[in-house]
Amino acid sequence: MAKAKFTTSSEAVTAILSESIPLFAHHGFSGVSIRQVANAVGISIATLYHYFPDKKTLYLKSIEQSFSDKAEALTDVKNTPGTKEQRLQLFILRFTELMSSDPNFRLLLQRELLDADSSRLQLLAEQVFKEQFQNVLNLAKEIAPQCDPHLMAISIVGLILFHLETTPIRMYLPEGREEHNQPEIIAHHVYLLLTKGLLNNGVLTCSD
Amino acid sequence: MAKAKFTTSSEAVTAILSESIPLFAHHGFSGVSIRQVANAVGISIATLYHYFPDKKTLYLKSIEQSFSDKAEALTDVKNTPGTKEQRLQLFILRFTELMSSDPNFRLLLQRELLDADSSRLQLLAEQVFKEQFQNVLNLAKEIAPQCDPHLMAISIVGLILFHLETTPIRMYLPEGREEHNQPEIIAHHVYLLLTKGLLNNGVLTCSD
DNA sequence: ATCTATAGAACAATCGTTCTATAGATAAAA
DNA sequence: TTTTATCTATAGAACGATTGTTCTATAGAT
Repeated sequence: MAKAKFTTSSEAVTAILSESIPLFAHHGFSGVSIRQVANAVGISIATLYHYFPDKKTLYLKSIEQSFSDKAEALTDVKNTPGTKEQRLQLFILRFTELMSSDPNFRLLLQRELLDADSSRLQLLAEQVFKEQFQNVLNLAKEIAPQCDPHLMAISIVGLILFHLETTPIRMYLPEGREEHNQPEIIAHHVYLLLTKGLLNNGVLTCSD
Repeated sequence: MAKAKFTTSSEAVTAILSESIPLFAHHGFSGVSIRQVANAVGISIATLYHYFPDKKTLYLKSIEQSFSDKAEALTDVKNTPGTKEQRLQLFILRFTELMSSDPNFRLLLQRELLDADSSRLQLLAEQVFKEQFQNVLNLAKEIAPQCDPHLMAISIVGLILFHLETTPIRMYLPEGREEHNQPEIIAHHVYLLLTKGLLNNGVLTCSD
């Protein structure tokens, strides 16, 4: 082959996806051109088209790749021994760290929530998020059986995600401090808020 | 003038913005072309350029227009008589209804959080959100003085926004129901969660 | 007569995509 | 083993369409 850049075909695919994922995450589907991706990888447009039939497929494969294996870090939480409070705390910490450690994943997820049509949302929900959401649902049922589990699960996940989503604007908002972006601090805050709420009459404090 | 479409110059600007706002909200900056906007308004590209110097300005003016006057619906909350719990409840309800009633505003806001560079985020924070965020901050300080007010304010806002953000995918997730999208139900859930938390030992219920 | 508001046409640049060619690896045939 | 044919991976060039933008012209108001 002509100046073989990669030793394997799948190696080429991996190299392309590792460049396309951050590009799509930061600029969105229509904000990234095929040429940008090809340039980032260091290959020609034609070579890129040799591995992916079109831009839409490249985007979908990027999402697929970025979303894969994200569940593993969370599945063992439900089998961890301890009280339900401890398991909630562990889940919150794991989820916060997971989302903090892979910004591209979170960005792509939130872009999909904005851009995807209902058929793709259905696909994402049923084939990507279903199992993990069920775990959060079970946790919510166990911890707050008197509440609507679906609303509760969304709240738990949303609390964490919004803190990460607002990270770049936080320092410009009143009383925003650098430490507010640390995963451990966010997780701790979310855990206390969820378990004790706002109005605890001064008996319990959020600085426990 | 040639077949004068609008009686006033500002009327033309208003007509253009009323088409560009939903387009940018749904497809983002790079997902919308000048021609799309012009077609939607029913004018030529040249006419559009007569009122806006370039695409970026049109986008920024769209955001400006969509974000203006959003504060009004919330400012009176802090002057409303009643307990702090009542004021929190009122704020949550007002904010949820505000965000539900104007989907374009919420979509543009969340796109800005994803796309804007730090200088524009600073501008948004200091010139658009500062005052309202301060109100939430004061509410948080009053209700939960032992907590970090900034983290608390972000949590309050984030809880509401994430419920709205996930509306389109909700019905595809386990136990998702249509009623979960009603502003009143979301607001009620958020209020109970914030005030009482998850672990209330069965004494308090989320179905109060 | 000047100015404002409009549109049509065209600009260069970039878009996603395809075509053609070739260097080198692999397999088949001699 | 050598030769020949086929296949894979690559790139350059070009395609028509669309992009943001500008130029030129003109109808009507001031």
